[in-house]
Amino acid sequence: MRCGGDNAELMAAKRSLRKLRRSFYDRDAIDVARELIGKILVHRRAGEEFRARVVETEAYVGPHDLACHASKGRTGRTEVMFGRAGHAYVYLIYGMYQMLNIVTAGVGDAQAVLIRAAEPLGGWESDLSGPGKLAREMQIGRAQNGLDLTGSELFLLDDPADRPRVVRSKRVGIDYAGEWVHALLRFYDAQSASVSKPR
DNA sequence: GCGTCGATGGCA
DNA sequence: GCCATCGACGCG
Repeated sequence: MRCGGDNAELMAAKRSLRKLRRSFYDRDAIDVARELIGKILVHRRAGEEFRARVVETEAYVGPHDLACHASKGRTGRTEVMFGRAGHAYVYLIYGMYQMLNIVTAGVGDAQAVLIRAAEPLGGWESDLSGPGKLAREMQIGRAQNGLDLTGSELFLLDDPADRPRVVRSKRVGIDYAGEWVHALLRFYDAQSASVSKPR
């Protein structure tokens, strides 16, 4: 992995980045989903570090939300969603793609935020415009399920200088979810070219 | 540029 | 028998 060098501006920017704490995640998914836009996702693994700026998320707001996996009850797969905020919920879909989610809200309150797209940072080129591609390219999978995001392997950073214009829309790929299809629970950076389609 | 379709495996 | 997806294919 490439590491910046001695550019003064870059060093100053890096110094102001702060890891998101438990309190950031311990809120309703809808608030966390909106505020995650512009945050920096970091995955350290096997001597490599992947960084990317989050540009698209979706909120899954609890058991009453028919698109939320928790609406099917507490199962082996969804167990982490019912646990403490600030942990990774990663699952396999369509037999070949892994989805990275962030558990939010209190214990027993099963809410989560799906990370759908990001822009690679740090001289690393990759297409992260979709949840399956993002997880694959950042080498995030079920091995990372349950990881504590206040730790040092998988976490998010706040860049105080990054103030994106965030817009809302319907969530993608949940046509089975009845009236919840229409809920505006998807958030994305209006300026980003890395947002997954459709707009 | 669109719509349609198949891959592929864990889970309920 | 579903899927919080993606990429390949066929149109005309």
